[in-house]
Amino acid sequence: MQYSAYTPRVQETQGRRDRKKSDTRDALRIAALRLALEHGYDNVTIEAITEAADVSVRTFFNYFDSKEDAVLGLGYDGGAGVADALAGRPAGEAPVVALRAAFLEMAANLAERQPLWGQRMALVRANPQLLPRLISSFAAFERRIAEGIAARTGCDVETDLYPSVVAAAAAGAMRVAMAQCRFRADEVTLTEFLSSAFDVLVRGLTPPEASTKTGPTTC
Amino acid sequence: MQYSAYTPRVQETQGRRDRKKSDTRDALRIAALRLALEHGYDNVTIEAITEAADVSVRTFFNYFDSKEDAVLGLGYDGGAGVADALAGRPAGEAPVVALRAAFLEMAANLAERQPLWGQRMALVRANPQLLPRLISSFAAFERRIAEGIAARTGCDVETDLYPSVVAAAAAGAMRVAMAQCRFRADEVTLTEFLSSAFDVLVRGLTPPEASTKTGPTTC
DNA sequence: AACCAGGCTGCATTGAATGCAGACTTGCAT
DNA sequence: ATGCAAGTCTGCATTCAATGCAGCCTGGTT
Repeated sequence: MQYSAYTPRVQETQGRRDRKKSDTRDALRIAALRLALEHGYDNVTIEAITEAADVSVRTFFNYFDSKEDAVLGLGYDGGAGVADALAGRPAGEAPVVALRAAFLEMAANLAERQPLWGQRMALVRANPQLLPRLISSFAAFERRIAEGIAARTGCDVETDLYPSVVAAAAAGAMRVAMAQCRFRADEVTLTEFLSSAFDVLVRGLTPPEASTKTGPTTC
Repeated sequence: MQYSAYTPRVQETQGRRDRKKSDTRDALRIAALRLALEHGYDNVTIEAITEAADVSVRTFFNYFDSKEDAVLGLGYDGGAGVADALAGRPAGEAPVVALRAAFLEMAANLAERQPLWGQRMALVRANPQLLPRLISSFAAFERRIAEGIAARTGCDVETDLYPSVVAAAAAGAMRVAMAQCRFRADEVTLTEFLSSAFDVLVRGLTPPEASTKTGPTTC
């Protein structure tokens, strides 16, 4: 057979091996997510996932450390988007303002960067047991943000508390926005919630109205 | 045997059954923590824990949902201390200032309320696999803080983002302080780290020095 | 004393997760 | 093309966490 003259696919940068690996990983992630959404997280065995992806059970564990990692699609960037966006903000901008802009930028690109994001959120809503792992996956995310803040303020991530505290607050704001988003509306409004949540940080955590008065305020 | 005339122990409010239950729970928690510290978390089977506590394996699962819950001592208050302390602060105080005071108060009482706290921190440091579960256990904690803030500002926890965002920021500050504490010193200095972390929040998340200047600052 | 609810236990089962060793595929150099 | 080396996939065996069930026993009640 003389197929050799053709270039069957655009080769990009990877070899066949890496391409297959990537395919297998995607197949497992997608199958895991789909099955978990259809039948419920604990009603799906790893065996079922591997059969859907047409690999052996043992292979599954070559790609993911646990079933949770597979359905949540973990083991990846972990907020590289926000970190890049943060690096792109002007140096003079106040840290929190820069963070706000970076997060909103990320939210805008979310759909294309993470096409499965909506489904994952739905899955977590339906299976709260997944929440711990999801939340803890934000740790790496927070770390990257802290590094970005440190670079921008000249602090040391290891010894100064400032970058880590700001990063934790920002990550918390995002988490809250996502939670609200889960209970209220669809993906489209994440930007709005995110914006509102960051307003609180930008305002310096002061109450919504009449911050100088003494009595409790209505929001 | 005529023990009936005596009152062998101060009875308080519980009957023998509840007392035994409490004892068993404590025995399991303590045994789990001790064994995990001695041999490493994954080198300790639930069977070993139950043998040390002298109950059956099946009984273990009547008290805890998982091995992690046992070693981390979960299934309890979840920040009742901070919530109470927060409720005790004057109403006119700014939310963040009140939170700061409440957290420091809790830290001061930590030793007596949670005598095993230091050991648990050491365990988590030695076994980072426990971190996810520990972090996620803060969720209930955060919720209570959010409710306290909501009550104090007249917001609604469900619909307003403010209480949740502030609670997330505060919980994050505590988490960061604990992490720093883990890597640097012993329990005694948690108060200091906590104080520094909350300074960042009280300051409105502005950088450590020269917040009005434009260039990056040294901390 | 007798009854009953609730806790403890053993047994069996499922399924996640890991180590190991052999077979196969891929990439590369000859 | 051919052979080699590295990396992958796979089956098998094993350990152990976790759950359901059914029976026994203990503590509290009348």
